[in-house]
Amino acid sequence: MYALVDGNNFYASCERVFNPGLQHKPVVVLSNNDGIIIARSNEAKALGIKMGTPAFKIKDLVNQNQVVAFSSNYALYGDMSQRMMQIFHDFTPAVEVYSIDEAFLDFNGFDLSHIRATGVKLRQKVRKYIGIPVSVGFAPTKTLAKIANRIAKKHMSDGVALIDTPEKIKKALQMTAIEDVWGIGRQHSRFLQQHKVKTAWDFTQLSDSFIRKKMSVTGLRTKAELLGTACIPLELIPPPRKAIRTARSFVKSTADYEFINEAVARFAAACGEKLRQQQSAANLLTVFLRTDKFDKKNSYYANSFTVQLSNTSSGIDLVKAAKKALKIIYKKDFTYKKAGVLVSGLVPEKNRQLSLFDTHYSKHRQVMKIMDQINKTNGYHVLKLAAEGQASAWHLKQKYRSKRYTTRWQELIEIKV
DNA sequence: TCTGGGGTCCTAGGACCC
DNA sequence: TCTGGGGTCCTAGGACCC
Repeated sequence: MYALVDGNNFYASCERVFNPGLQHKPVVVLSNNDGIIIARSNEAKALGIKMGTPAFKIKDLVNQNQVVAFSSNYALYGDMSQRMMQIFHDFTPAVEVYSIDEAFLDFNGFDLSHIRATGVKLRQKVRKYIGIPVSVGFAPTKTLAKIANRIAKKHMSDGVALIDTPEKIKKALQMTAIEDVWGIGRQHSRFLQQHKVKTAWDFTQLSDSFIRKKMSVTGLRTKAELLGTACIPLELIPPPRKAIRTARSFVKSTADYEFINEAVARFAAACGEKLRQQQSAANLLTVFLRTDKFDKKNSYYANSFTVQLSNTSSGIDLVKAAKKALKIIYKKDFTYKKAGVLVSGLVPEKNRQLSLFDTHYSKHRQVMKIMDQINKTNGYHVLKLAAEGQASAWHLKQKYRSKRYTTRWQELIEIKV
């Protein structure tokens, strides 16, 4: 028996924890650069505000209905997430943190006769300790737990749903639209609907060979999971990433080479930090660059270039490689809206293949270690490579960001009495 | 004026090996 | 005229997830 627990409207709920006056009011959270809607409270959903809508398109709606908008505050959401996950560990040791706002919990081997009550208790505890409302869905497979969670959110007043018999499975599948099944995205649900598959139940009635042919083994796995055969195991220890990417849109398109060069250096350095955090080294580094894809007046240009590295997590090596790659793809007749750096071909740092002529690496390693340490204890990026420039020049637009209440002493919540 | 960011897995086809 | 059989590795593209 698995449970899927997730925070309802997570980012919006995080904002409400520190701003209780926002209960029952429409709240939305915006993406980087305050571009699009990435989270909505129920009240905002009721107003018809859709996920992914550009913020400027719903300006009137926001003003008319006193919708409160926040820039995204990942420092806050990340920390709130960790606290929430800790509570989950009070209920079972087997917790897979699946995303910032949800986790799969494994209750195999538990006495299941009171499992529903456990769900209610978990929900109450998270509400009390963290302040976030969560929904809990129990079922024998992860895919069904996702469905149970959805039902809990939509139909259960206590936020908990349990699917534990073949009859309940059938009923749950019949009330779930095909496009709401975990693992079936836009393309496949459009295709399936053309074949008269409307619900998750309809999907389970298709033949294995048809599914295999049209949706490969992943589709087959989804069918088995929906019928109660667990195929997707719990991952208790997150496997190391196989690729790491840092990319940003610029607030304004620009042709300024120095500006882009510094931004790309910053992205490369950020990739290095993430690499060292998971103790990996990279063998490839890709820089990509593109103009504004929404700009119909000017011609579109997008390009990328990949540089070979030799097992490095040194920010110095990465920045050097990134600058080299940028030089190759930059064309001066365009203005650029977005750039990024991707490192791949990752290997565990301890398996690093040494090179005979490799004299600099151990020095770099020590420098990076010290940099990381200083940045950790003294605040993000007090120390950086000169190539990264003054960073502030290309800073994100974050007009409505709340304080980082839980991770900065200077930004603690203030209570006036 | 204004449109995010970061990942994974599977398959087919090409290049290569014996 | 007639041209085997079995395998691996890599990459690009498409689908999916949050």
